[in-house]
Amino acid sequence: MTTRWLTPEEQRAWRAYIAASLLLEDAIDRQLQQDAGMPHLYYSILSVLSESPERRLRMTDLAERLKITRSRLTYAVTRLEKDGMVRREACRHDKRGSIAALTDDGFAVLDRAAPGHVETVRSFLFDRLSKEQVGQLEEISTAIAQGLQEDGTRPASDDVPWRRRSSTACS
Amino acid sequence: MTTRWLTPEEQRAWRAYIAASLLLEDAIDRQLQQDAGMPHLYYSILSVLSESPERRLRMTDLAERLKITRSRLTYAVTRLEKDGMVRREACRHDKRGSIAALTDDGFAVLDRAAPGHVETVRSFLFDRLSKEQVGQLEEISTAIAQGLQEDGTRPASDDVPWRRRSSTACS
DNA sequence: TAGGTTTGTTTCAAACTTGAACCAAGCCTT
DNA sequence: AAGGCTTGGTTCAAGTTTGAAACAAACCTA
Repeated sequence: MTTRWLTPEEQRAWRAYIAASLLLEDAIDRQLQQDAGMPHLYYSILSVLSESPERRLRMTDLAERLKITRSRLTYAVTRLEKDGMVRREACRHDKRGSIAALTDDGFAVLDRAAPGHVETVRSFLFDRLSKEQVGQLEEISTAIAQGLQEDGTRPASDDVPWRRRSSTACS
Repeated sequence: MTTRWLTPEEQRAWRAYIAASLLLEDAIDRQLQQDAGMPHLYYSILSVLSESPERRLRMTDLAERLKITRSRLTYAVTRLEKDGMVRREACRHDKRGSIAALTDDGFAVLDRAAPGHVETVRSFLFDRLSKEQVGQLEEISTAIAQGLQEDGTRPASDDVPWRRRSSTACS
């Protein structure tokens, strides 16, 4: 079967997307490294934990939410634990399980860093987009993410499904 | 000044975007690692070189095109050179300069890998989007990238204009 | 209920990235 | 034409990511 090459429009979109995502992640990483001493992913871990029931989550659930591998998460949490932002706890119901819990220190750091982070996201992303574009971005992103999660996904965990709670920090 | 927190719409868009970009880069990296033995960035280096005059480009120009640091590029090119995909050449006009040139082997690898790569991009991205959405994605991405490049607040420095003069691949 | 499979997590080595420090060559200015 | 700044590129150490392998606990199923 012959390759369906990208059309010029697709090629432009693809290149623009690659450039934008690289630059944006870079800018955000730099800002957070500067102001919170950690890269974006690590901040996101704190953020997700802060919004979870009792500010704690099982490793697998956390990895699933963040769309990263368990291995990567293990490394990150180990660092965050060393820094006192997170504490590991045993899981009563399942002795294999490990739970990551946000410490008060971790929460404080998150709290302090959140405004700067939001400001960065805003100034580099949302300030550049119209209201319609924000909607479009969500739809596009959702479509892509959905497609990518359809088949190879990990088994769904039994407890703690998606639950929204109010919080100041965005991941 | 009080923080301008993200609206619910913005928060949804931001989270969807983060998830999508992580998953997409991941999928593409995995496919290319599998089929071409290199991550996406490395493939992109070959790709950019292949489209450049005489299939060669100065390191700085290459880094600029790819939106990555010189340091990162140096490492990548060193690996690619070790693998015989790229050759470093001296620059006549500027003895500081170093030129990365795509080898025939490198071109061959690119050629073999391209169809699979395009198919992956297509199936995970463009097959999920309408024609309008492709256009929207380009506009959104361009807006973001532009903002990030024009903004002087980025590379650790003070005065260097982000836009660099490009030197034609000399020689 | 023993044995095999699956699931949750960590470990390990190799690969990659980061940012600052460095070096050499070009570009002033005087 | 010397001193001093800037630019192009690499190097180095520390940090991060990857993927496969290792482990242990839970879950079958005969």
